[in-house]
Amino acid sequence: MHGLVRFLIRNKIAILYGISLALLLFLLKWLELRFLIVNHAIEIYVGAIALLFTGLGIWLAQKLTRPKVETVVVEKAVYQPTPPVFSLNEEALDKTGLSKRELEVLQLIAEGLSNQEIAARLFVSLNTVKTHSSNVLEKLDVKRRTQAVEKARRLRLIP
Amino acid sequence: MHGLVRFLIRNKIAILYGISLALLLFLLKWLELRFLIVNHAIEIYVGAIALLFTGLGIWLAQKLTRPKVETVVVEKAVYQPTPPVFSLNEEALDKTGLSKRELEVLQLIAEGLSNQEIAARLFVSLNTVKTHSSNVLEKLDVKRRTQAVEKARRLRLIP
DNA sequence: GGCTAAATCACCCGAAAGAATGAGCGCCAA
DNA sequence: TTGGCGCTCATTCTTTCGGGTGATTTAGCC
Repeated sequence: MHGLVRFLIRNKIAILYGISLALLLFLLKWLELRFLIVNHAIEIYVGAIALLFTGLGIWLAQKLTRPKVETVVVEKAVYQPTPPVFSLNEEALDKTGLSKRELEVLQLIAEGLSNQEIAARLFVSLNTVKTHSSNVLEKLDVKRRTQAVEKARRLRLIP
Repeated sequence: MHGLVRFLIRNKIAILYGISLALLLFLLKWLELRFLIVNHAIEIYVGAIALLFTGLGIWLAQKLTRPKVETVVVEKAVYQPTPPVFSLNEEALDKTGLSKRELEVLQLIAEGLSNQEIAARLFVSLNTVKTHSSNVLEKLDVKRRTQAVEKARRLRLIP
């Protein structure tokens, strides 16, 4: 793909915002000519713009910022036959050649998350998760994620 | 403490914002009279206001959004000095209402088999397996087979 | 005999997963 | 500084899953 197109895609939110802003300014200018600017109505005009763009800013912030997360830990007793002292099998991990990120994805897969959910959790795109999960499947030499989980558990790569 | 004071404290951010906005508007009005509004400069003026209040909105959003409370259920192992061999949790099995066949399918799912492979293994049609697996997902109250496996393991329905 | 639950199978449709390929970017060691 | 590796993202296409609905058969039970 050409650099320009990629650039456009990468910055689509910013570009859309810019376009929206331009359109809004145009609209406001037009409205000003038609209705608003009767004598001494500029305060209303400015106030409206202020409110509008404050809202826009809030929306923008919502879109662009990562969600603040405050974790509340609730302990829940669950009875389990074996004390789950999990120790990662480094040897097996080496043998598979899984990278850190791939192991991370594998763990989330084992928790039953969908690719989409994993993407959200790791703040990456769905495509990236799919690439990682594909690599995991290949490196574990399996065909499905459920198999990957089963095998990883046997190899003690995950609890 | 008096109601009014409490109200003021509760809403201090909103009030501060209101005051700031009023001050800014006043300032802008004053600037307008002094410098900015020479002929045809209103576009610049409006643009500046737009940018300013967009920033203000972003800042406001940062301040006002309450962090998403994410409840993390930490499962504290209540240890049970029973053998490491698997014993099916009949009680949990009853509670889920899984039939014998459904449990069978669940076990094969946990082994990482596809529906097609399960069908071959059980000598039934693919559609039948899909029905069973659908029932399993519903009865375990999950959305994906990986989740079903994870939950079933926790409930000790499968090894 | 009628009722019920389980098991079987079918068809449709949308969502998710996976395979294959290409590519840009940052880092690090040779 | 170059080459490899890890991470990221995209596009296209195929397969698999999963939801919804309905139908038939069988076995057990009152």
